[in-house]
Amino acid sequence: MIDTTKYPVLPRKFYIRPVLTVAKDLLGKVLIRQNGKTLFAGRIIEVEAYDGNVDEAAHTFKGKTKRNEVMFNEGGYFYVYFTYGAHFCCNVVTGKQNHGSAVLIRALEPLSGIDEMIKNRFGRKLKNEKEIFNLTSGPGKVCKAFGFNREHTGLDLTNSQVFILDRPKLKKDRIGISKRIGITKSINLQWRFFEIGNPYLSR
DNA sequence: ATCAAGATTACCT
DNA sequence: GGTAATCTTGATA
Repeated sequence: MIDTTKYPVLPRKFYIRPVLTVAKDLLGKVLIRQNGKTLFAGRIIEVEAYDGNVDEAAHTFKGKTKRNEVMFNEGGYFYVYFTYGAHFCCNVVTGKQNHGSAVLIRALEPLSGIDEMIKNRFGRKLKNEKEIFNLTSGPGKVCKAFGFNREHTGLDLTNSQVFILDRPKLKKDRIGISKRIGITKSINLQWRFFEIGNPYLSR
């Protein structure tokens, strides 16, 4: 169980920066959801950047809609959307008001609330020791494990039950860079960032 | 009103 | 490695 008072909560100014900078800097930070007596915590190990100004894959590329309006907030808000008729994905909004950029949280290394995460994901106990690495190794899995859904979109990460704790930046040689996963537009942008070798990565 | 696509996952061979 | 599942959203009429 990690002590949430031990590290500072990331402030607004962390998020109001270019999306690629925030994406890389989020690696190693700790995402928290405090839900009553349950504390969910996970170390961010895989992210992707989306920027509606230049990126056809971003939800905001064609302008504001009811679904994506949170992404046009200033940095530091939580954007959760539903996709494929089954899964929620969660993002951290970045940049200045009206910019339309965000970082998708693709995978976490679970730290606290692990029993609750297992319950949320599988509704049973782990089958074997390896299954722990399937707990939060994908954007839909992260939301299922933490219990994120529509109700959480628009939350202020600087002033709510969902927030991110500061931790030291990863060393540059520990950060992998690749194309983004699961998109069909702007496929050549190398906007996926991850901690090399972490066993909780997606796919 | 209708329709195609989707920032995925689980399960199959 | 391939694909079915499932339903919301945004575009077009």
